[in-house]
Amino acid sequence: MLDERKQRILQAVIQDYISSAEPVGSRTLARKYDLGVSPATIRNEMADLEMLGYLEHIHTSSGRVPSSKGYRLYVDSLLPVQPMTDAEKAMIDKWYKAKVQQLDQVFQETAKIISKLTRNVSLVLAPQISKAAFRCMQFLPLDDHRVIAVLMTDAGFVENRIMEMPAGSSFEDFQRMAKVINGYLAGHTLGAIQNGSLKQIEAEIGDNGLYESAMTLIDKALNSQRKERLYLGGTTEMMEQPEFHNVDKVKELLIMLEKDQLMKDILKAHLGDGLTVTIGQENEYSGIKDCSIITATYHLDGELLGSMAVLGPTRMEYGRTMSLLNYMNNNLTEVIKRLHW
Amino acid sequence: MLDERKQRILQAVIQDYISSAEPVGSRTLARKYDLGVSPATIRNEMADLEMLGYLEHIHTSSGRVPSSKGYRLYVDSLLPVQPMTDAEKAMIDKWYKAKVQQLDQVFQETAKIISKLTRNVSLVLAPQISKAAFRCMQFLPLDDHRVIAVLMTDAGFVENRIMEMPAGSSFEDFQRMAKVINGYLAGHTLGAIQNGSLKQIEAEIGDNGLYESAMTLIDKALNSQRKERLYLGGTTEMMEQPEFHNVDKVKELLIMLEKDQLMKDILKAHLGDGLTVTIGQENEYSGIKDCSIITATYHLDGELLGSMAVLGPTRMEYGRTMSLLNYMNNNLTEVIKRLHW
DNA sequence: GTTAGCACTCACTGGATTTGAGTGCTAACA
DNA sequence: TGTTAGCACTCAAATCCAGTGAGTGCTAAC
Repeated sequence: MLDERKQRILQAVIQDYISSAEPVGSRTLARKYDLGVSPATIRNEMADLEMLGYLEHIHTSSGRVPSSKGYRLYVDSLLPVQPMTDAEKAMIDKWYKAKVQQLDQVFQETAKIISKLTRNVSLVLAPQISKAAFRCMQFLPLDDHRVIAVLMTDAGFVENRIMEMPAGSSFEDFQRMAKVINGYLAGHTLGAIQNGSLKQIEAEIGDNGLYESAMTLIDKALNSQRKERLYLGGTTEMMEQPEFHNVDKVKELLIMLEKDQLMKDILKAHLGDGLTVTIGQENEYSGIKDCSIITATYHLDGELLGSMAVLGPTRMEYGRTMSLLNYMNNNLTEVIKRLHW
Repeated sequence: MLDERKQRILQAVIQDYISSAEPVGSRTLARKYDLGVSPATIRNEMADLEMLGYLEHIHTSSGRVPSSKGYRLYVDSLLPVQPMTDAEKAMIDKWYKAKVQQLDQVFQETAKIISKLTRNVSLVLAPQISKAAFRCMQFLPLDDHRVIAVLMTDAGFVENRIMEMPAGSSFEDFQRMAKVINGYLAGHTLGAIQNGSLKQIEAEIGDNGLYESAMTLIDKALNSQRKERLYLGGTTEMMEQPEFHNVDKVKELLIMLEKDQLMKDILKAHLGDGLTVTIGQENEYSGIKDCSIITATYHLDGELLGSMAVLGPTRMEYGRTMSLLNYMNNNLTEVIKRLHW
């Protein structure tokens, strides 16, 4: 374990680097922080910290920069608390009130707020609907050969889909089928539906091509329902970070962010773990070995809902960002409740 | 009017600049293009072209660059035809077949194809639904105090919206109302609905708070339907252009592209004009005074549908891009027909 | 009217030099 | 024994200084 003084020096180095983005040297440190020792001593300590792997040297001379390991220690035990200011909280509140009327706006605006306050990329993974309960399904006639299937959940999600009518079937067949399906499935979670009770429906509907195509449809609908949606924010804000002052890097990152499934996987990797921080080389994906990701999972009535994250350079304001995500977490739950319960 | 030789020289300058992105001088021109005169003569001609405002000089010495006026003349009368290759056409066809199943995917994928082939930003403005015909509207019960309204058009669009039931009303009231509404409105365009026949419905429904809230709903639904959607592509591709090799410029443009309404206005400015080209300073918006925009309007059965555009540096392959937009235009109509008629 | 020739401009390149922030090491000090 | 002052050293970045080359404009000859 590092002694008191080394910890304070490491902390100072990291804080200075986070705010200045410049490698930090012993003299600056002695001048700006009240460490009570001379630059020479700080130099010795920094040399030790480098030996131990907490700091790095780009080249001899010219200051030190924290390593992933350094940031890790900082985040785990040296992090000063940086609660949100009342002004920030008020601003967030106002934002939600002004911009959010419908459920899907909550997530988009949450992403925007986060990126606005952190000047980094933000990601919000919207609920996996499969946990919500099925309310009912209805069919509506569209024309001679097509119907519209409408699926509802008690969380207030509604999804529709156009469906071809199999030859020889009539709209009445669909209505009959809706009754059967609703009878069996109402109130069940989509997850449960996928796994059981379909057999019984098959038995009851029996005959013709109707069952086949209805099941294909439900299957498709459930699968599309179950896919979480990812909302993205801050792609322009991130360009203010000196780390992204070159176009190739920006391009690389934007291409990665466009890969919806990849980003979802990254977020889902930490689902349910509360507030997690993944620093630099700890990241699995090679494109972001010099970035950090902070994720937070949000819940509702004890039910897992989704997660949000901030992605930025390792030189990130961890304390502030973590407080923010924490606050947004609780806030999001509130806002959703206000909208739909 | 410019004489033959001046035209050929201007054409050569522009073509060379478009492919090299470097200011072009008389010697290079004489070497690369078969103009039949010496560099000195070309120099004299270029000096004339500069006097006339077709070329520009960054500073004495170091070649010339086309001005907006130069590009304008080029586009209007010097443009060599550059038809699409069969390989490109095949690629587009394959792409659509592989990626497009539902209507909204058409527009997104169209934008992607365009930006992939031009390495520039592409915009696709999706249909204004108000031109489509209303098919029917249905209500479905959600819970004690809410219903779901589902609105269908014959173009295959379905939209739904959750609606609070006014106190004292029952679901049967809604069903009755649906009958009335469908009776009056089926087959009419949304535009027509907005303007007429609402009075009659009011008269027929008469009483309680139901009419008020139903109309608010329809109004809202129609308005949300009538908003065109804008699909964007190529934000990463554009970064390959040397003009966007600095982050501040990229940021500025991305911020502009995020302003949905602004971009729609830009596209709508040329709606119905066929293929239009707006070059550099001809642009109204200050952020893109060094960009050009090519727009194309697509139709269906003589009915105006929407438009698409390419936004890139003034140094853009006008000929190729115009052929592409033209082709995509026809193609889009085909693909939509295949999907929904 | 066209072209060769020439002086001139100016961005860009690459080597040399200076500057400054930083280090490591050593010796002196408390 | 831990701390500090001092000093030599390093290295990136800035500055300077030709030299180069692509380009121009002008003039005189063809």
